[in-house]
Amino acid sequence: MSTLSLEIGKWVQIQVTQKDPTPKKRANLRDVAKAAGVSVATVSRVLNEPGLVKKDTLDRVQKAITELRFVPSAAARAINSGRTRFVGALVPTLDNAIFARFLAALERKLSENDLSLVVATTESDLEVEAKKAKGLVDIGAEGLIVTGAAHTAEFHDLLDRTMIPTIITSYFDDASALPTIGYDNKAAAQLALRHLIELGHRQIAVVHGPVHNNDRTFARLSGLREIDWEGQLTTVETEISLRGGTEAAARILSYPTKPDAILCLSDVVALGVLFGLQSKGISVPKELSLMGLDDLPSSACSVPSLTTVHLPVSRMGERAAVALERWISIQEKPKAERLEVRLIERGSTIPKVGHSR
Amino acid sequence: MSTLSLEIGKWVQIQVTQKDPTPKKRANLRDVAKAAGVSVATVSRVLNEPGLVKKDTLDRVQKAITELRFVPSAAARAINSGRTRFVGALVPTLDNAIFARFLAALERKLSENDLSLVVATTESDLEVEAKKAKGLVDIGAEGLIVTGAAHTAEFHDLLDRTMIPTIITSYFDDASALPTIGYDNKAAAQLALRHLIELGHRQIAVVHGPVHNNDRTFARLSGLREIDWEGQLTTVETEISLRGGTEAAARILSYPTKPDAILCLSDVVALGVLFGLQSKGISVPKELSLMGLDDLPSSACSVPSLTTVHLPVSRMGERAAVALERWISIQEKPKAERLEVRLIERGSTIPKVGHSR
DNA sequence: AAGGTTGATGAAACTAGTTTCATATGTCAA
DNA sequence: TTGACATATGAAACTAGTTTCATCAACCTT
Repeated sequence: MSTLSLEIGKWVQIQVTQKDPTPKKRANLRDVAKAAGVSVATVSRVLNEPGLVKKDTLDRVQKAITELRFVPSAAARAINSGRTRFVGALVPTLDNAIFARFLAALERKLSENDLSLVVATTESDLEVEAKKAKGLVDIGAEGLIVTGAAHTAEFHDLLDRTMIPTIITSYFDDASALPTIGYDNKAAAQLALRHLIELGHRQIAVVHGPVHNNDRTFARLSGLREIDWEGQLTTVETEISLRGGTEAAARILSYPTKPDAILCLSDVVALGVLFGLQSKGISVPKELSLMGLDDLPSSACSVPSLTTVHLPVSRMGERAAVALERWISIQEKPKAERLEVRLIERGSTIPKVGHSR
Repeated sequence: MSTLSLEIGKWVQIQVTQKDPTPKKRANLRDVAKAAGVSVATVSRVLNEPGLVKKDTLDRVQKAITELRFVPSAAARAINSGRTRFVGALVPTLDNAIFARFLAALERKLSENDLSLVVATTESDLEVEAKKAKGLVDIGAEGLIVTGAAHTAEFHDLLDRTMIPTIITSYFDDASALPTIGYDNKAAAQLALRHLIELGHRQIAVVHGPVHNNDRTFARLSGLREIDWEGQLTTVETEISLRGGTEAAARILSYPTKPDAILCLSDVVALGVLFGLQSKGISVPKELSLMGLDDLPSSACSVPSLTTVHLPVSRMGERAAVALERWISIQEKPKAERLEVRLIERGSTIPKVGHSR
């Protein structure tokens, strides 16, 4: 107890000593120049090209910098260079690991190029997206990364006016005016469905997230509808989350006939469905096959492990970072990039009983 | 195919027409003033206090703004106001949902206060953290949010020099010089262990992430060691990920005697352990009890659902956002905030056979 | 010793805004 | 009709850096 009061006492003291020197405002270049007895140009050189400054002068200036606790103003730098060294990314949510993984890769690669990442979440609301995009531009973002191709008119207007380099991700489209770096959502969904069809499944329930304003989900669903086969699809819309998945599972189990297989258009939902089925005592894949689409790390670990379609989101993050960096620094507008998706066969899908593959 | 070429043709055309107007550089205040036949001061007023400008002049200036596609420079604004309107957050990783959730809440709340969030990941490396913190200051962050209380000397030196408002999260400590907003890691771990002890478990394996440079893990572990009881703890260090959990499970099962319970110091790891046990045919909680610590959304959905200690990371994000905003805007240095943790009893823990609670 | 080159430095212009202060109208009351 | 006040606007100073151009000294060459 005595130690505790001592600690608190110490802390208060720190508070006080910190308050004392605070009033004198931050030193600027002129202050340093004056203190060192040189011109502002020389201080600027010390900061940017120390090689041009005589050793003696350099020392004097650096001493002044240290003493005055000088920290150059980012804004003043930016006003001259026209560079703020950060870009913005707009993603629907951070709660889905797929976006978190994408952002992790994006940030890592941007950071290699000395760019920082401002993250903004849109909650899949295009109005919010437009507002936040405006905010990012207002604070000086040099480029934008957005999710999907559908955006509001104000958003496009903003890009038009500012000509800010902007890359669309999670979506591939050759013909888009804005460069896209992503995968073919339609093909990814078809790859998944074809796998289930090949295994002999004919009654397939498709669990997907909200279609409203979500071009990725829409593309995936329309991909499924385009496939010509002798089976039947039932679609179930739910929230993209584990809970959404367990709810969808419950709904599917309430149908008069149990499907042969369930195809979830995201892995989180598939995991949720798996849990939902397990809690009702339904065995996957014995009683029905289950597939996801995303390929999260958890999908490889679940029991059974989840068959899915791998979306290369980490690579997408890296490619987007590189492309945006080049666009910003050397005005090279990127070409659209299609990243290949691939089927990952794991334990949650097996041939339908009686079906020889 | 003909449609495709048409589309490509169209895209090329867009490219060309975009290149044409590009050369003329971005218009600035002076350009707008000249075009509207007013002074720069008037244009500035139109931007910031339109009420002071005569309707007629206002219209003329706004027309010029539109025609010249004028977008004010964020840097020039910042140089005058001294405000960049963004803060930086340093987290170990985005790959663990616990940080993603924290950041999501943080971003949401900051955004309500017109602050943007720059995210930087440190990979739990304090050197990287210091370097990225420097980067955040360099680009003009007005405040910082960091994870944990352990940092390098350079990091502290940076804070000292710049006096940048900085809040420590995921960690509570009254006596820290920097304000902390977080939970008591020691108490959280103890809460978990006491629950297992109460259920009668006496051989407990503790699975935790790397201790090196991680004060949260360290605090949790030392909390466990401080408890005086008549049982035995075995600790297993692993990577904080699902895979890390499955590996730890395998390791634990290779021991000569199976523990009564496994306590994982993060939920991701607990989920991994659960999968690892399931794949070896071990039934949780029948054969052994399993506990996590974090409380992720997935923990409520797994089968069995995971008993855990809830860490209020979303609230932590909100509180940190509010506190940092106040510190920045009205120089009110926040007080340390302890957020309560609580035990969430779910399906993965049951009393040891023969133990009456 | 004169001329050329290099190195180190400073004055001033420049980036793109905001803000202060002064001035020119216009309105109203005395 | 004149002074008082409000409104609208502009000139210039100001924010905090970078950059250009000029200057001067020192060294090297012939």
